[in-house]
Amino acid sequence: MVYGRDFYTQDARDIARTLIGARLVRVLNRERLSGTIVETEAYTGLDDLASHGRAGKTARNMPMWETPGHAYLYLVYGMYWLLNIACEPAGQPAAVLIRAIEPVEGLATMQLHRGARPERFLTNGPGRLTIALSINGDMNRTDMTITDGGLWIEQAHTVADTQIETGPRIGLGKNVPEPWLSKPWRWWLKGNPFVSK
DNA sequence: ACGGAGATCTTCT
DNA sequence: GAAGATCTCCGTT
Repeated sequence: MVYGRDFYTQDARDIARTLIGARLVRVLNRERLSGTIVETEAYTGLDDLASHGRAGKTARNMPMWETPGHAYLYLVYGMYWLLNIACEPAGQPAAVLIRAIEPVEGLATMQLHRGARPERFLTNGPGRLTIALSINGDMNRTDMTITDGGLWIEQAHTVADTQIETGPRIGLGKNVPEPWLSKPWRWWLKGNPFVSK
């Protein structure tokens, strides 16, 4: 089942939790490239100082404000595209960042995109998985509630709370005073080797 | 195993 | 003009 509009209209933190164990699917040249989502991060509203949405509407963050369920692709350090999905009702700048997946389908193609690397290093980070799945700025605003855009998330299997760990966000710090620093913003599958460091 | 620096360029101040 | 939701490579331990 492809996750639809109602799912993405929920709170970003609930979605980040639920997406652990779900299947991210990318169709490229009629081939399915997919993986189990093993790490996510939530970015909420105007009060979230670490979120791009904090500064109000800008040309870049516009997808965060629009209809939930659309992809928000963002370039970091001039080199890496990060995949987010807009969440919560339209008008609120929220999103969930997909930080890592465990490859399931299309391993050989992912290896081509990432170079000859051990499987373990193909998709274990937000900038790496987009390279492996050939996702970039061209896919910004793709509607992920339908399959036409070649990018969506499928319900796979339910993961129990006991298998999930949470923690603070990664790669951020100085913009984030308490209590944001200590709240859980990141979810990952306990013990999974593809979780980023 | 760990740490530091460079890559590379868009965005917002 | 500086920083950034990252990754890789090269150095030293």
